This record gives sequence, structure tokens and C-alpha cells, in this order.
Amino acid sequence: MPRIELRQRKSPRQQRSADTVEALLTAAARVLERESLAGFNTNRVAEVAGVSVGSLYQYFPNKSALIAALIDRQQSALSERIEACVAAQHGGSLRQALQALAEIGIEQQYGRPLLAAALDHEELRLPLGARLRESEQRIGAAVATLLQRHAGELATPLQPADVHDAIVIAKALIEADAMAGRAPSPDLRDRVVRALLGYLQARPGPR
Amino acid sequence: MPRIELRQRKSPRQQRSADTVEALLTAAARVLERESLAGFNTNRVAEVAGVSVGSLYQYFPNKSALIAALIDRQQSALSERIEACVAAQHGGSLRQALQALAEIGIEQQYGRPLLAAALDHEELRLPLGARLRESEQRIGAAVATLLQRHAGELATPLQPADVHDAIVIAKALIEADAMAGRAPSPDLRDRVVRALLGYLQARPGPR
DNA sequence: AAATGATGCGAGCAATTGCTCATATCGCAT
DNA sequence: ATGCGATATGAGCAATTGCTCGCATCATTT
Repeated sequence: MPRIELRQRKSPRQQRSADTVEALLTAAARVLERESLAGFNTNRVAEVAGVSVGSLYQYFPNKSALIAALIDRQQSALSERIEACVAAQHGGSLRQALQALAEIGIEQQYGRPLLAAALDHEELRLPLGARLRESEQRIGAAVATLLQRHAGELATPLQPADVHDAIVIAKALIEADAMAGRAPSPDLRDRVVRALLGYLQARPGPR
Repeated sequence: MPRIELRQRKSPRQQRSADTVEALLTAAARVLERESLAGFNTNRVAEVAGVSVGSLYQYFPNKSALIAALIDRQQSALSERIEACVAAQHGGSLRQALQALAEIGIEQQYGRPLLAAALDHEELRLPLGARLRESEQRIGAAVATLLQRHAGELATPLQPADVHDAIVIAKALIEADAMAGRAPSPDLRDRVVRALLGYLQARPGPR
């Protein structure tokens, strides 16, 4: 069992070592993608990276930290894209905004489907660093401002859980689609938008 | 890496061995629940079951088969409950029917939250037996008949993907809630129903 | 060019894990 | 009682894996 220390062991100070770290992360992604978590071990990652295990442990204190770094990377990229998208979308309907967000999510997932899926699972197990929690929060905040902006199109005032639920729904639909096929279903984006709009515009039922 | 043979190795013929198998499955569930997949190994399961590893391998050809058996158990239970629920619900609105289904899903997930989550993840990795595929199909079929029954309340004729999407959405909301807390949020059921009704009754958008 | 620290190496240790097999015990039929 | 198949046992093998450590090499500063 790995320790629970996830921060990087040291920061690269020369170009050479920055390359090593980069090679390690790339290799880690590839290994995770090809062999799933079962075949993911540090020796193999180092081998694929064309680097020795010793070097790996110079920058990552343990195996979990490597995975955490990957998750962080992926999640940061996503949150940046989402924030940019929300900032860019000013005019336009809620539906259009959600379409744009759905497309980002789909791209992100289909870029490296197995990697994304594997990371999703690890995410739940790892004692995530503040960095990652921050990314998640930023995504939530971006979506929240977007929804607030279209408050008039919602059935009810925005509830705290709504944002979270919307993200969960979109993620699940996209992930399920990604597990099923090599390429996104042509109607995936519209199904996601339909689910989101349906949820957000549905009048909460009686009782 | 384990083999890919998942069927039981032999069927118990005496009461004694039936007890052993039962103890093994119970122990497997407990271990998976407490220590997650990382700490899940056959030696440990046998120890917790109060049985020797040898006995374990008399009934399960490998570790994966043990997990597959657990998944099968859980999934069969779920499909039976859902089928019964659909059969029982004859009068009543779509909303009421979905409420009942949501409650079943929530109970199932919260009965053994970590187990259910762990199994969900394994499910994707294992070459599932026909038995499990069958359970999934039966759940889909039951939900489909339920939706057909209320076709009048749907926005559009039932699409093939609708059933699948609805299941994915419900599962994701419930699972996310279960990961967050010890007990279900009081409004979880209603949020699930809202999402499902919203999705099913939303008029697909323009473009 | 010498000194110093950063970086890289990889054999191999210690621990874990999936699984086997030789042996022992049990339960049922005769 | 006796025999035989069903069942249980657990020491331990072979393989894997996370990780360390002593040493080599490189880059930078002086």
C-alpha cells in the first residue's frame, strides 16, 4: 500500500529533468490507457518512459502521486476550457451555452477515453490534493455563473445541488457513451443537452 | 494477471461446501467494502471467511471469478426487484412509477455503498459472463415496458437510447450522492425523479 | 579545470499476491 | 466397518511490485 503523500518530491530545475518528468507523465498516461489500472506499475511506467525507476521516484514520492499528477493535469485542462467557454459565451440562449459545454466535455472524454475513465475511478479513492479540489470547485463555479446568467430560463431559482447534479448527469452520459464505442454517438451532445435542460427546467413535482 | 475464466469451478454438492461458498462470498463483500479493491486479495478473503485459500480456489477459478460472482449476485437482486416493481405498478402516473424505481435504486446503493461503487468499477473491466449481461438486459427491458406503458406522458415516442440514458442518469445521481455521505440526502429521490422526468418529457431542441 | 550539486541509473530487497499441491478429514453409500 | 468421492487445509512457489541506495554522469558555477 502506498503512502498518502501526493505532492511532488522536487521540482525540476534544469531542462533535462523537466523532460524526464514530462516523459514520465506521458508514459503514465499511455500505460494507464493501454493496460488499465491492473497493469499500471512504476517499473512499467519508467520503462515506457525510457527512464529508470530511480528517476521516477526522484520526482514522485509514490505511485499514487503519479496518478494524482495525471488527474490534476486532466482536471486543470478541463476547468480552464470550461472557464474560457463560460467567459466567451455572453449573448445566446441557455441551450446554446449548454451545447458548447457538452462539446467540451465530449472532446475531453473522447480524447483519451480509457485514461479518462481510469482516472475517474482513481479520483474517488485518492486523498485528493487541494489543487484538485480547487479545479472541481472552479468548474462548479463557472457552471454556476453560467446558470445564474440564464436564471430566467430556469424553472425555479437555482438550488445549490443543481449545479452539482447537472455536472454529474453530463459526466455520466458522456462516460457511458465513451465506454460503449470508439467514437461519440452523433446525437450524444443533444442527448446531454436534453437531459440538462430537462433537469433544470423541470418543475419539481408535487409531494 | 488472472485468467479470463469466470464460471464457477464446481458446484457444491453437500451442505458443508455450500456454507463455504456462502462464507467466501460474504467475506469477499466485506473485504471489498472495507479495503476497496487495493486490499482485495484472495488470501485475505479466505482468512476473513475463516476458510483456507485452497477451498476458495476449489470453487472459484481465480480472483476475477470471485468478483464476478459478487457482481452477479448484486445485479440479479436488483433486476429482480425492478421487475417486481414494474409488474406491481399498474395504475398510477409515470412520476409515481419512477419514484418507486428510484427508491429501489437508492436502497440498493446505500445498502452497501462502497461495495456497490467498487463493483460498478470492476464491472467495466471484466469480461462479463452472459449471466450478467442478461441481468442488465432484464433491467433495461423492465424499464422499457414501464415507459411504454406511459408513452402518452412522454414528449416523443420512446427512442432506443432513452431507456439506457435514463438508467445511466439515475445511477449516476445515486452513486454520486452515496459517495458524498453516509445516508442518502433527503431530497435525493426527488432529484432523481426530476432528472428522469425532465429528460423523458423534454422536447428535443431545435437544430 | 575543479568543485559542487543536480540528475540519472538499475540491481535488487522486502513485501505482497495469485495460485498449486500433497495431505488430511469428512460424509455418505454399501 | 469400510471404501471412496467430496471437501478442507495451509505451507510455500513463482511471479510481481513498490521502492531504496550506492554510484555514475551531466550541468553550472567558480
